[in-house]
Amino acid sequence: MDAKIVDVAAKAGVSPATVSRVLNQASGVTSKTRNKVMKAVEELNYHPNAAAKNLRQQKTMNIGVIAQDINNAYFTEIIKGIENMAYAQKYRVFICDAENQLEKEREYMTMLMDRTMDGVILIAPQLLDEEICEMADKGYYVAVIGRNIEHPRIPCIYTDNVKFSRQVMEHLLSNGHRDIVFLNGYPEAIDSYERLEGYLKALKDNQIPFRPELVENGDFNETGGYEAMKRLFDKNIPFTAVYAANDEMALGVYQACAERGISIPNQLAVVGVDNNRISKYVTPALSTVNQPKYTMGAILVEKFIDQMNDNQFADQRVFVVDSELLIRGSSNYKMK
Amino acid sequence: MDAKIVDVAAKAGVSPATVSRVLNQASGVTSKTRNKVMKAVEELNYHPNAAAKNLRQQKTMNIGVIAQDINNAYFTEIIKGIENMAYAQKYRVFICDAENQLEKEREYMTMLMDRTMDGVILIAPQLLDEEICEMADKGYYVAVIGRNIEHPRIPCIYTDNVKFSRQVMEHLLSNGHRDIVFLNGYPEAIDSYERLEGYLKALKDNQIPFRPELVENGDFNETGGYEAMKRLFDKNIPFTAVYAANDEMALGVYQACAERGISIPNQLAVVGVDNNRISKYVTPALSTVNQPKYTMGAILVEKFIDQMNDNQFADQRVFVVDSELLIRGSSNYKMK
DNA sequence: GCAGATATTGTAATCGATTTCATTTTGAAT
DNA sequence: ATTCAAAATGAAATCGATTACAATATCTGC
Repeated sequence: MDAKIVDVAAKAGVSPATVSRVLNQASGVTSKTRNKVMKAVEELNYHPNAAAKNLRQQKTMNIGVIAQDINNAYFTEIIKGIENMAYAQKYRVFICDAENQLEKEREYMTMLMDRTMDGVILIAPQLLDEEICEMADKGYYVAVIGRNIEHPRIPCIYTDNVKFSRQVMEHLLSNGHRDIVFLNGYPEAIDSYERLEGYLKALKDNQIPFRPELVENGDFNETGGYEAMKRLFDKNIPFTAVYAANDEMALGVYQACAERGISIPNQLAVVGVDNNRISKYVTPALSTVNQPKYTMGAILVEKFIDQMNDNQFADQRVFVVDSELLIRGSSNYKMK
Repeated sequence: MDAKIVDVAAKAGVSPATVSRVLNQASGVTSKTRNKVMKAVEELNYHPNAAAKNLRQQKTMNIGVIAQDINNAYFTEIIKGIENMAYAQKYRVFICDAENQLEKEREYMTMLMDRTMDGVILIAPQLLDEEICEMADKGYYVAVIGRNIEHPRIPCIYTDNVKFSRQVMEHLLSNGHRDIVFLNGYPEAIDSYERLEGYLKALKDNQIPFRPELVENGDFNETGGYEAMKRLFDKNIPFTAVYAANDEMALGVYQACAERGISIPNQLAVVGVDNNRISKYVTPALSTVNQPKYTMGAILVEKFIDQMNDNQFADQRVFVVDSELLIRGSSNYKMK
C-alpha cells in the first residue's frame, strides 16, 4: 500500500542504498541526487517502515514508561519530564498503564525481551529488586524512579523519604503537637518504610516516646485512610495531629473528621505527601510534601539515554532529590 | 544476545518453521515435538523479535492512543477503558501525550505511516477533520473520541453536548435563575460550540432573551475561567448563575468568587462539566456533568479492533452516549 | 590528458521471524 | 506387506529497510 524504498529509488532513478543514505546520514551524497531523492520521497509520501528499520538496526529509538496508574497525577507529571527530554533526543516515549497490577507490569517488561523498546523506565515498580536486576544482568536497559536498585547498570532517582518525613514531624512538633498519628501506606512499600523511619527518628530526636498505637495502615488510598481514622477514633486515645504517608489517605482523614465534626486544623492538624492537585482545593488546604516530579523524570531519562547511547555511565548512577514541605491551612495552627 | 528462533530450533532438534508453528498456530504439530520445542523455548527464555515478526506479518498488534494531556483525568479514564478492552483482545496499547500541541499530535500520527501502530485512537484531537479523513482515505486505521468525523472508515464516539447542556440549563432555570452566564471554552472547539448551542436552545425554549454580554471565553482552563469571571464582574451586570463549559473553568469561578466574597450557591450558582475528581472536593461541591468515560473508551476500541480485524464494520460506526447531571452543593439552592 | 586519490553510487548480504511449497513420515485400509 | 491419503516437518523465499563492500565517477595535481 504505502511506498517502499525501492519505489522511491525507482522514481528518483537511484539505488535504494542511496535513498537510505539521503534519509539517514545526509553526507556522502551529492546535493543533486539528494534533491532528486527528496523530491521522490515527498511525492510518494514515503515513511521508512519501522519494523524493517528496527530489525536491521537492532534498535527502535523507543522508550517505554511503565506507570502504576495513569490516573494519578504524580506519575503523569513525572512522565511529562521524561517525554519532553526524550523527545529532544529523538526518542519516542510510550506510556504503559500497569493499573497497580504486578502481572501487567511483568507483561510490559516483555517489551524489552521482544525488542519493542530499547529501554524501559519503571516508576515506583511493584517488581522485586531481584527481578529488575535480573533484567539488567541480561543486558536490557532498565531505569527506576522511586527507589534505588543496587545494580551498576540501573540508573535510579528518588527522593529522600526519611529526610522530608523528619521535616514534616519537626513542623508538627514546633506547632506544639506531641501525640502525632502516622498513617502508613501498605507496609511492603519502601516509601512506607522510609517515611515511618523518618517519623520514628524525629520522635527520638525530640525524646518523645514512640507509641505503636498511633500508627495505622491506610494502603495509600482514600478509603484506606478513612477506615484507618475510624479505627483510631474507636481506640479512644488522644492525638492532635495526623501525618499521612500520602495525600490520598489524608483525604480520607478529612472525610472521617467531617463525619465526627472534628475541625481541621483546630482540633486536628493534617499533613500529607505528594502535593496531589486536590490538596490545594480541599478546605482547609492540605499541607503536603512536594517532589520535583517533572525534573525527576527529565534528569533520569537524560542519564538513561546517555547510557543507552554509550553503554556506560558518564558519571553518576543514583540521584537523590530534595522535596519541599508546603505548609497550608490544615496544619497552620499552634497548639496552646 | 538473546536467543533467536534458530537457536531454539537447534536446541529442540527441529527446524525454525516448526518452532514458529508451535508458538503461533498450535496445530499441525505432534505433542511430542511441541513439548521438545516448548522446553527449548523455556530454557532459552526465547521471545520472538517483534520487529522481525511485525515485518513479516505486516502487523504489530499495537494500538496508539493520542491524548491531549495525560495530566487530565478525563483522558486517562477513557484510556483505561481502551486499554482493558484492547488487552483482552491481545492488542497492546501505547499512550502518547500530545501536550495540547498540534505539532506533537501530527508527529505521533507518523506512527501509522511507519507502521509502528496498526491503528491510532485520537481523543479530542486538534487535528482538522480533513487531515484525519485523509489518513483514513489512505487506508490507515483511525478512530476518534469526542466528535464525529464524517468518514465511513472512522469509528467515533462522543456525548451529546447539546442535550446535557439543556439539562444543565433546565436545572438552573428550575431553581429560579434567569440571568445565567455561559463560560465558554476556546471557541474553535466543537465542544464549546455545541454546549453554547444547548445554552441558547434552553433560553429559547423558555422564552428568555439571549444576552450576549453573559457569554465569556475561558479557554477551558482554570486561569481562563478566573479571568473571564473578573471581566464579568467588571461589566457590572447582574447574574445569579454560571454554567461553565468545564470544571477547570468552574474552579476559576470559585477563586474569583472567593476574592470578591461572593458566596456559592447563595449568591451565585455554579455548574461545570466533566466530573473532574476535584469537583467533589471543593467547597461547596461542584455540580457537574459526568460522561461515561471508561465505557466510551471500551466501546470504541472494541469496534475499532473489529474493524481492523475484518476491515469492515459489523454494524454501527457512530456512537452517541448520554451524560448524567450531578447536582451538588454549588447549585443546590432555590432563588426566591 | 593521465594516474591516483577520493567521493559517490550500486550490488548484495543481512536482520529474525513467518509462510509457501516440497518432502518425509505416519497411519489406515486393503 | 503394500498403497495411498493425510499429517508433520523442513527448505527456502519473503517482509523492507540498512550497510559492508565493490564498482564507478569525479577531482586533483602534474
